[in-house]
Amino acid sequence: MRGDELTNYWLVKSEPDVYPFSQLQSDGSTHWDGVRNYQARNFMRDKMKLDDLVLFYHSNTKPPHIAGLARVCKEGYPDHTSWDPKSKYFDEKSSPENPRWSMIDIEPIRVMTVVSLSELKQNPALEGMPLLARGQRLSVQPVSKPHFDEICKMGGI
DNA sequence: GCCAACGTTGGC
DNA sequence: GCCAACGTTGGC
Repeated sequence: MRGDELTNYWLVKSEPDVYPFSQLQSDGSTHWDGVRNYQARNFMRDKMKLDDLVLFYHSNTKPPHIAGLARVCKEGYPDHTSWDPKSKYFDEKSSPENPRWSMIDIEPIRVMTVVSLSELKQNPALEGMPLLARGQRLSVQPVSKPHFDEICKMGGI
């Protein structure tokens, strides 16, 4: 991992029933497709850079938790599922000529010791982390370096 | 399964 | 431009 001052840190959410970290490990890398939220899209399209580090969060599971560490292996480009009528992510307002949605590719770095949401909430060093704010649902979000380092420590890496 | 929080849509 | 209605997210 690069981990220098140019690195940005992120968190992405995935439901383990849909796409768990173990699947990313067996796939080797994946398109982070299907994100249909403008704020999340803007992060992927404009901000996420090659080798940025990404915490992989499992949502909608008991307990919700951080499962692994990944990196950006391809920077933002159009999400082709948005103009595929057969895709569940189809958006009639998107087209190859005028793509509305973006995605990145990520690849796994390593699995982490599971860090549950309640453990995150109990750690004072993580105060102010967007993930822990009430009612937030952003599926791609930035993480500060201090928060990122703390979570790596909690996850045994 | 419930429901609070949030984002989007569309009538006006 | 407002805002009610609706659909989705996601913890609990």
